Amino acid sequence: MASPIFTVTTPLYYANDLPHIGTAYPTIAADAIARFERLRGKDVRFVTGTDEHGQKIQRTAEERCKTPQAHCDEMVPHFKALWEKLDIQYDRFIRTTDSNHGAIVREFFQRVWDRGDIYLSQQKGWYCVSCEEYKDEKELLEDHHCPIHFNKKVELRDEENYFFRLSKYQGALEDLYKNNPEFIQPESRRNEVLSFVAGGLRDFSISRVNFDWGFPVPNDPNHIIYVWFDALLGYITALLEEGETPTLAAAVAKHWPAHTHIIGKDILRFHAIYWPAMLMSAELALPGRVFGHGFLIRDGAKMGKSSGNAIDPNALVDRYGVDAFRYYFLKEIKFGQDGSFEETRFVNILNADLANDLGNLLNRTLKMVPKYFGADGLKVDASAIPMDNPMKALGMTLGDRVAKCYENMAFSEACEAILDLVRLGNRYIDEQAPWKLFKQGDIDATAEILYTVLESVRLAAYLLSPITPRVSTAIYQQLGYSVDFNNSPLRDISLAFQTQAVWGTLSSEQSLGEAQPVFAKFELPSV
RNA sequence: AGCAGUGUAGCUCAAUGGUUGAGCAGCAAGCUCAUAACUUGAAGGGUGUGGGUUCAAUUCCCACCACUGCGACCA
Repeated sequence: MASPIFTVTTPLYYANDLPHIGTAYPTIAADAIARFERLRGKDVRFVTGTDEHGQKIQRTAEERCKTPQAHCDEMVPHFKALWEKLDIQYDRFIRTTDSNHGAIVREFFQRVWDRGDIYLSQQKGWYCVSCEEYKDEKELLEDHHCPIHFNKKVELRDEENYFFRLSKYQGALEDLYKNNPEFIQPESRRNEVLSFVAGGLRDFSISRVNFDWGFPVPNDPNHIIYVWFDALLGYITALLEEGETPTLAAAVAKHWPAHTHIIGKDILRFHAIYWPAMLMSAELALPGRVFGHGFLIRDGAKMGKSSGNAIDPNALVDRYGVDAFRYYFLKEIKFGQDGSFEETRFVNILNADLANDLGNLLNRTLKMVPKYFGADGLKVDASAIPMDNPMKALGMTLGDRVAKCYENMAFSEACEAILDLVRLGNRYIDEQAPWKLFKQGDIDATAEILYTVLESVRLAAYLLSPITPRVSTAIYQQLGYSVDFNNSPLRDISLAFQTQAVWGTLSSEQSLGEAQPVFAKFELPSV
């Protein structure tokens, strides 16, 4: 029987520049949800990649005295290297310059054309090449500088463009939003789109002239297809199998529509308005939801090159490790809201949650086992532990609750729910004081307490594994498993959610490993 | 034009028409199985400002201020 499909995408990052923390953030979120759905046995396509066309890239390449293709070829390895460094397990890396993408774009364009949704008209206005968008004059800064790229001047354009009849889909889009309230998330983003659409949609231009880095419009090669029109289709091209003839029918046959598009709030309009309208025009299925995440803020400003306050993700990972990086951004920032990075906070949170609470709970408990029970290990029947055991009671419902959190992209709440169990573990072990019971000769009670805590740590590690695969692996290995959350076959039955997300799975038959700290504490940064 | 959101403990956030809660940080005590860890306790907030409704508002209403987002002013 075929597994249910789950397709999730990150934005296709613009290959104008090197990847940075703002590209890493949605990518780890996508990776976490992809890993989670794989654990549940879904047939996952996790799509990421690069958007490589457009005048901006052409100019950047010219400045660097390179061809656009050579420029992009240089950028792409940096993305792939960062993803590898961050343990990102993507299934597809689409480049919009991939050889099969052109065929998909042309076929799509033709379909929309045949639908009568494309026409030629005049476009006049101020164009920001960095945004690849027309701007209204009054939103510009002094001397015609773009408000977003304040070091760049906009350019006056007066040219023929092909237009897409977006206005025709106003009603259909409004129905879409009304009938699928979850289509745009979070709620605040949805409201923005609703009010924007309510203001009336205008057709938008989908071609440009006077440069050539992109796909020519079929039958009018003086025009280049607008970079956004091209890039969005990358989500579909990405689903083609290796060597498969590039047709829309083939691409969407199995893994389309995407369940979730993860995007930055800055590209919401393209994904929540233009994209579904384009798909409607081409009579293709619509994605399930568009989730707009927030920006990372530092010192009150959006992190970015232009503000000079960006954090280099490579340096952060080198210093603190992958899991710390992933955990901080997914746990400390509610997905969908803006979030800040402060190194002191980063260190405090990681030390408190992963080293002190989780890691130390495993360590303190596991060390008692050989000390009290020697090589025999614990002989405990989990099902015999009473339901009113507080850890068991909480653990029994945790898997389902955490699953809901992941489904809702509520990574922070997922972590909190898991930590509740961990914190209860520390309280429980203090209250029960197995070290005293052992000295009093109450061996059975001691074993039961230790098992209860170890099993809870296992469950926590399992549920955390989409976020902290390395720490979870270390915990599992100390508990006697041979799994590696980074290398297991994607649907290794031994890791299946149905068994592993349930409290009481740890077998007393398996021999436990030696206790070693699974997460070393960090030093606070010197001020 | 405007529309929307936010404003609660040092920090990040939660909650409710009726003595504000959590995590982190800081303070004190306890414990010893543990990664100087954990547990407990105290401390810390008249919930942006000013009005109003109500027996009672942080929670509802109005105005204002600050910040954020979307949008408009332009052509």
